[in-house]
Amino acid sequence: MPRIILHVDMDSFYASVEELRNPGLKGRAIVTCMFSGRSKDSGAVSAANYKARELGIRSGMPIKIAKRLAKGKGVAFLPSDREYYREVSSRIMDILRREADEKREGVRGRLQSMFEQVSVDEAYLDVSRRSEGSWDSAREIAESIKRKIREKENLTCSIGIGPNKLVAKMASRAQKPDGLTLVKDSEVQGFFEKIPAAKLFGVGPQTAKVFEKLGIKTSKDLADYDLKKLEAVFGSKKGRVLQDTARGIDNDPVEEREAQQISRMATLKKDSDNPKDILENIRELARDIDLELKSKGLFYRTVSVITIDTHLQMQTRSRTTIESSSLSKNLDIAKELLEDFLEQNPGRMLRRVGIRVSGFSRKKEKKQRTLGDFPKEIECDKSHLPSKNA
DNA sequence: GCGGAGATGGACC
DNA sequence: CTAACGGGTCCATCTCCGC
Repeated sequence: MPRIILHVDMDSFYASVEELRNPGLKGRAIVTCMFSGRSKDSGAVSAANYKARELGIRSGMPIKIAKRLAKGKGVAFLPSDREYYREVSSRIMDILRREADEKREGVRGRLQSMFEQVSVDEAYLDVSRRSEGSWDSAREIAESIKRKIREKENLTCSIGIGPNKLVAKMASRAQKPDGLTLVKDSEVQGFFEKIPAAKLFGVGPQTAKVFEKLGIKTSKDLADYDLKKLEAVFGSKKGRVLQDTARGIDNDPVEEREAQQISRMATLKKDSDNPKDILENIRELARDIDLELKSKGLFYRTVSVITIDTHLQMQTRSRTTIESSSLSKNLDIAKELLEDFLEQNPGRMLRRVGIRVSGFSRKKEKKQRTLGDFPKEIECDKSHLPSKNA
C-alpha cells in the first residue's frame, strides 16, 4: 500500500511569531535569542527570519557573532519566549491534526490521527487515505493547510509531500519559505541525486567529515557505495540507514510518540565546582521537571545529572531506582550523582548543568494499571449488549 | 547470548 | 585580533554485569 506523507515546517517560527506579536517589527530583520545570562550577550540564536538570514545570521550561532553581522542594520534581537511559542504551536497542531487520516488503534480501539508532531514547529501527516493515492489531491490538501494556517494564524509554512517521511522532510526543505514541494515515487531517485550527501537528513558534521575521507560527495555516491564498507566504517545499523537515506528509502510510520525522557539544563552564572552552587541550580530544574511530570501523570525510574564543563565537554551520571518518586527523592539522587562526579573530576569547572528523568511509567506502585493493560475479558461490562451467540 | 544499566556520541530543531 | 556558544529530545553503540 503506497503512502502519501506530508511534512509541514513553519517558516522561521520563533521570529515570525515575534513579528506578529509586535507590529512595530513588521518587515524588519528579527533574531530570537536564548540569553544565558552570564554576560550581556552570552547565549545563542534560536531563530532568525529571512531578512536576518540575508545578513548571514543563523540559528545556533553565538549571539555575539550575530550582533557583529547585524551591526548598524537595524536588526531586532529579542529574547525567546518559548512558552508563548508553544501556545501558538498547539493551535497550529490542532489545525494539522484534523487534516491527517484517522485510524483505529487495536481491536476496539479509539480513533487516532495519523499525525506526528516532531518539534514545536514541525509535523508529519499521513494522508494516504484522504488523497486516495492521488498526488494531485495530496497537493490540494497541502494548499488548503497552508491557507488555513495563513488565515487563522497569519503565518507561513513550507510543506513537502512524498511517499515516506524522509522524502517529505527533504522536500519541505527544498523550497523555503512558503514552499510546497511534491516528490512522487517516480521522482525520488532524481530528487535525491541532486542533494549533496552532507545535506541529507541525519548527516551532521561528524558524518560529513567521514564522507569526505571516503570520497563521498553526492547522495548518488553514497547510494552506490559498497554497503559492506559503509557498515565497516559506521557500524551495521548506521551504515544501512545512511545508504537507505541516500536512496530515499524509509518505512518509519507516522505516529504520535510518547516522550522517552524529560530534561532541563541551565547555564551557571559563573563557572563553578562548588556543589552548593550547582545544587542550587539543579534544585530549580528538578522542580520544573516535577511539575511537568505531575501534569502528565508520569513516574520515572532513572535520574541523570548532566554536566558541561568550561571546554563544552558533556558528561552524565545516572542511577536507576526501583520506582519513582518524589521531588525530594529525585533531588537526593541528583545530589549524590553530582557529588560523585565532582569527586571523580577534581578541579573541573562546570559551565552548565542539567537533570534528566527517564524510564517512564504511568502506574502508581505495583497494582494500578491503565485500561489497556487489562486482559480483554474484564475490559468492560458487555452484559447489557445482545449476545453474539443469541 | 541476552537483558538492563550506565556512559558517550551524533544529530536535529 | 581572536573567539565567541542554548536548551531540549531521540537514537545508537559500547561496556559491564548477572543470568
